[in-house]
Amino acid sequence: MGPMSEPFATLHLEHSSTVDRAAEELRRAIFDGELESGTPLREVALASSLGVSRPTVREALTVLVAEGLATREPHRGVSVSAPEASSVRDVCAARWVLEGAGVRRWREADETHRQAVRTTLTAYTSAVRQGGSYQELNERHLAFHVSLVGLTGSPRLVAMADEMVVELKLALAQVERLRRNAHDEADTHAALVQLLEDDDIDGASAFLEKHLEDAAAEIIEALGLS
Amino acid sequence: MGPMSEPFATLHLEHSSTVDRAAEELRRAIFDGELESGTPLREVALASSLGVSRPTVREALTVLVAEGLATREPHRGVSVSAPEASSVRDVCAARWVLEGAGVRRWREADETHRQAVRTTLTAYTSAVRQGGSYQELNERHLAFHVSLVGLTGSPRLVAMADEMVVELKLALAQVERLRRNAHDEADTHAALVQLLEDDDIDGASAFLEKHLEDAAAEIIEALGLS
DNA sequence: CCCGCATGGATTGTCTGACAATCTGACAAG
DNA sequence: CTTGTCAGATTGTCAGACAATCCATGCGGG
Repeated sequence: MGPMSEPFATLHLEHSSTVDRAAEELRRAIFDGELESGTPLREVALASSLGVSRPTVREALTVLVAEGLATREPHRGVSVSAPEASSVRDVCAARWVLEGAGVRRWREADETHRQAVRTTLTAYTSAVRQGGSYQELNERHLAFHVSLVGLTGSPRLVAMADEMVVELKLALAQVERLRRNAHDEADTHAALVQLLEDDDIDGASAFLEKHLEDAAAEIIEALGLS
Repeated sequence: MGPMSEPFATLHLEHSSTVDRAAEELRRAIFDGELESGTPLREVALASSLGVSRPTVREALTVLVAEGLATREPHRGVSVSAPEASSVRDVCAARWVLEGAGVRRWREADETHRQAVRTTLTAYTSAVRQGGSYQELNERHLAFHVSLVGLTGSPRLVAMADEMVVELKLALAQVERLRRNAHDEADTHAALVQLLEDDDIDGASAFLEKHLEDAAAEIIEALGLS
């Protein structure tokens, strides 16, 4: 196992199965708002639409269900998950735990991870300035939040943050199906990072907590849920 | 929606599909150490063993993969996941974030959740005293830790803690396949709860952090991983 | 008119059988 | 020692089928 043992370590070939592509297409359709929440995902219809067999569709659906994007009820089929007020509140509360943990570790965190936060912030702000699509803006916005979790240095926490972000994207897809504009919160986030750069961890922490609470309330209101 | 609107709220009928039962049986076999980590899970062999068809096995396997209990490599099949040192360390670090968040909220938490912590502790200690099987002891031990996350009041954080506990149970199943005795850590946990009852949140927090670090080191060493 | 019940269509859950694509391992050739 | 080739095993995907279950509609009785 010398230094030359794996000269092609960076190479990586995508092994995309039909199931993966089907699941990806469904994800896209959901996030793009083409599939309203609650829409039943009929297996035969999807099979003929996607040009694949029913077992393949079933597997793709089980993947979506595992991700929380869809819900399966026995003998009643799979349908696009419907965001509830309590879910949104809970997701934001949970995000506060994860992202707060990251923020509190700002000083101890790897420089790599701190840099990642700056990078995602830049990506977000520049996307805002260039007037990206609302999907893109959401994507970058949420990527920034996940990068905060990255400060903990724990891949699993990041994975969990990702899972929860999926639920938020689902909810946001419903919001934007109605009003097709994403919030410009670039300044807010820049302020948060500035607090971190100034080593005001508690300030940043409190700032973040308020930001997440506001976000939850806003989404719930936009969805018209109690 | 009066007070009598749902008189049978506690009733719940198991809608167990064949896939669910197959997945459950596989889970049991893994946690009981019957399936060593790395063991390939051949579809045809499982199908004939379980007395179900191959598609059913495939679906059960996709469920296990989604849970992280097994790993799928394209065209090479599914095999029982192998715990790595870095994974164990990461899981414990992530648990520290989740459980620590719960512990810090001890005062603000719902009395229900505080009570749940006491209950799971009692269940653990009494199981220890009555000399339960090592599977049962682990189960209760980990249930206690999850109940700490419950103090946050966030179902999602609890769900995530559960997911991570699954990984630990997988690792512990490997450990116990060798030495079949679970640690008696009832006293340790009782001490932790006592600190909480005494309102020494910081003490409890530090205590928990150390406990989790020790646990990680111990598991890694028991697994013989670097 | 409203309520309980049967009937039929639609959909899912599961099985059987099949075939192509791909991986593994061994063996021969350079 | 590396490369080419081949057979066997396994997975990925498909087609077709059937029973079980759910839904809605309509019918008869109170």
